Amino acid sequence: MPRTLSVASPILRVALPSPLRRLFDYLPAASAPACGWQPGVRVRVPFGRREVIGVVIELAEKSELPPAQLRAVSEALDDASLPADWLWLCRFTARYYQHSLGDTLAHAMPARLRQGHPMAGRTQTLWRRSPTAPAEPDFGRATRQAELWALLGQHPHGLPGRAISAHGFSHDTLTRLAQKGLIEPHDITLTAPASPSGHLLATPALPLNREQAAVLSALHEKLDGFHPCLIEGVTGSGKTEVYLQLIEAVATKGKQSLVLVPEIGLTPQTLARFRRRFNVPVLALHSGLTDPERLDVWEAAASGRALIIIGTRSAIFTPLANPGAIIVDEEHDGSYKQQDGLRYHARDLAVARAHHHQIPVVLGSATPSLESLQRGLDGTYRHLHLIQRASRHPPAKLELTDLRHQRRQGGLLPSAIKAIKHTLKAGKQVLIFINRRGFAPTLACHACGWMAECGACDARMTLHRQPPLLACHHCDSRRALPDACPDCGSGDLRALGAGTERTEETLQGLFPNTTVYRIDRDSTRRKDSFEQIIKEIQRGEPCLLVGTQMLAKGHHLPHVTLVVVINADGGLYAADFRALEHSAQLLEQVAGRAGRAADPGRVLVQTLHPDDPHLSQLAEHGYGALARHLLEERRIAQLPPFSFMALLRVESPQVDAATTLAQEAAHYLHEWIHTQQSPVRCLGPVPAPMERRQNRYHLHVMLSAGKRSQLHQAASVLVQWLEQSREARRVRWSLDIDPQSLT
DNA sequence: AGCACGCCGACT
DNA sequence: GTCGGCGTGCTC
Repeated sequence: MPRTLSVASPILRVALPSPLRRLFDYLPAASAPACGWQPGVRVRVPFGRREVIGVVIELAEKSELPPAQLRAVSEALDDASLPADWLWLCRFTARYYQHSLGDTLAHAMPARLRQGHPMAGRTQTLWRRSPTAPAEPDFGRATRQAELWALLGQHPHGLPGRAISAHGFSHDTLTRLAQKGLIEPHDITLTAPASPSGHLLATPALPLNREQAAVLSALHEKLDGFHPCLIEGVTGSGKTEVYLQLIEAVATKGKQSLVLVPEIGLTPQTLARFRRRFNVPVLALHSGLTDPERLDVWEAAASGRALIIIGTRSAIFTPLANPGAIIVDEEHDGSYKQQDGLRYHARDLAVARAHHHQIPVVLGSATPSLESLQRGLDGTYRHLHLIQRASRHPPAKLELTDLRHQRRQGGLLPSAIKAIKHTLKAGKQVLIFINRRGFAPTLACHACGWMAECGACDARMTLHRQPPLLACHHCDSRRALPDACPDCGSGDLRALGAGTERTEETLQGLFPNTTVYRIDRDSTRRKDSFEQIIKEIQRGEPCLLVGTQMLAKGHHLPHVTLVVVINADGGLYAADFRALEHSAQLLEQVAGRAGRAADPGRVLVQTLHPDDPHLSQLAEHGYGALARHLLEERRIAQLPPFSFMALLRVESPQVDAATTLAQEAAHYLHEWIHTQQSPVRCLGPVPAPMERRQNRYHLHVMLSAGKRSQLHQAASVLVQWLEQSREARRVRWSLDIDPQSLT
C-alpha cells in the first residue's frame, strides 16, 4: 500500500464573533495561507445563512461532529497569523472574564480587520496635479477649483481626499478638476514611519528633584523581568516626567512602551508634551481616529516600528512586537473598567500582560485604588512615593464646613461666598465643584409634595433650564415643564436643590462683573469646546468655574487658589462598599486643583456630616491615611481586596422573568456549592439599586470567595448553566468579574 | 448576536 | 387574501 499523506486534513477550530462561548469546527479551504494553517489565522467562514470573519484558535485531528456537518472555510484572509502576544491576551481576557472568545477577539481587533479588510500593504489615494496639465489653466469663474489647484501646487506629492475636505473643498470641486484631466489620483503604499534617526529626544528631559530621581533610578534597576510597581504620588509631584524618562530608557533599548491614560486624560496638551519630547512618533489611540488610522497604529505597534503608544482603556489590546514597559496613569480611574459587554479592567489586564511579557508595569496615582494600594503595602508591588509638590506648597487641607441649619444660595454657604469674593478680589480663580448637572435635582409641588418622576426608571427627573425641560439622567426620556402640578393642579412648583446650572446662575447674580464658566457634559457637548474653555481659563483672568467631575481630573489650573465643594456627602453612607473610596478619591483630586502654582490654596468642603470620622480623617490626614484605614475595614469585613467578587446581573422588561431566572441561578449555585463543599458564598438575588431602569427590571446575584481560583470555578459553572438554560435565553444577563460598581 | 421559521391580527 | 408582530431554535 502506498504511503499517503496520512495526516488527514486537519480540523480548524475557529472563534466566531458571537456570544456563544465555544469554537466551531471547519474544514480547511482549498488554498492554505502562506504560513500554513495555524492558530491566529483570520478566516472568512460560512455560518448559518451568512458569512462571518473568525480566527483559527486550534488545529484538531478530528471533530466531535459527524464529518457531514462540517463546512469548509471560505478563505484565509492573511498570509500570517495575528500577533501571538495579542492572541494570548485575548484568550486570557476571555477566560478571566468568562466571555466568548470570538466576541473578545472581535472587540480587541481594529474594525477594519473585524470587517475582513486585508492586514498589510495598506494603500492610500492621493490627489495631485496631472503631469499633462497646463502650468496655468484658465478656471474662469470656477474660483474654488482655482483655489484647490493652488493648494495642490503646494503639495507636489499629493493630498488624501480627507485632507482636501478638511481644507473646506467639496467632493464636487475635486471631481470637476479630475474630469477636466487637471488632477489625478495615485495610490501609494503606506510605509513605516521613519525609524529613529540620530537622537531619541527632540527636547531635553527636565531636571528631576531628588525624589523623582530616586523613583526613576529604582525603575531603571528593574527594566528586565516582571516588576509591578505602584507610584503613589501627590498631585503635582511630577509623575509624568518620571514616565517620560522611563519611556526614554525603554526606547533607548529599542523596546516599546504602552501608556494607558483615563478617558479624560488624553488631552491635546498631554499628547503634545509626549510628542515634543521624542524624536520618534508617539502613536495615540483616541476616539477621533478613523478606522484606517486605527489599523495603521495597530500595524505599527505589531511590527515594532512604533516605540511609544498612548491610549485609553481599549489601547491595552494593542499588539506589541517588542514590549518594554506598560504604564497605567491614574490607575484608580473608573474609566479603565468597561461597564458593558466585555467587562474588562484595563489596569488589571496591563498587569497580567506585563507578567506574560516579563516586563515592568508602572501604576501611578495620587489616590491609588485600594486594590493596588494593598498590593503596594503587602509587597506584591514595589511601592514608590512622590510626596514633594513642584509648587513647594503642601497640598491644601480640606476645611469642612457645616451645612446644617444654614441658609444657602445656589448651594453655597455665606462663608463660601465670602471666600469666593475674597479670592476674586485677589485676582485669582475659584473652582466650585458640584456633582450634579442640570438646574436642580428635581421639581416639586409645594402644595401637595408631588415630585417629577421618570416614567421608565425609579428616579426623579432633573430640572434643566438650558433648554427648559425635565430630563431623566438614567434613560433618554425628557418632558416639557408642567405649568401646574399634575396631581393637585397647584401652580406652586419649585426647583429642589442645586445643580451646575443653578449654581452658575446664582454666582452670576452675585458677581455680575466676573465671568462664570460652567463645565459639565451639557455645556461641553461640542467636541473642542472643553479644550477652548480650559485654554481661556489658563490665561489667568479672575473667574469662577462651576463644574462636575470633568473639572476635577487632571487639568492644570494654575490660577485656581480656592476650591469649594458644594456637597461632600454623596459617598458617605451609600450602600455600595466602594462608594467611600471613590468619593474620597474624587475629593482629593478636586482638592488637588487648588494652589498648583505659586500660591497656596484653600479647599472648602460643605457637608451635612462634619463629624463623620472618614471625612474628618480625609480632611486631617489626606487620602493616603484614609485609604489605609479603609483597607483595615475591608480586611475585617472580608471585602475586596481581601476577597474576590463576581456579580450576576439579570434584566428584563418583565419582573417575574428576571426574578425567576435570578432565583434559579442562585438556587443552582447553592446546590453546587453544597455538593462541591465549595467555600464560595452566594448572595441574593436582590433587586439592583434603582431596580427599574428604562422600563427594565434589574436583579443581582453576588458571588464572593477568599481565593480567586474558587470564585473562578463557581463563575465558570454558573455561566455554563446559564448558557444552556432556556429561561436564560429570554432575559438579558451578564456576569461581571471584579465589579467596580454595584449599580 | 443574527437570521430564519412559524403561527396569529389589521390592512390594500 | 397578504404584511408583519416577536416567540423559538440554530449556527461547525
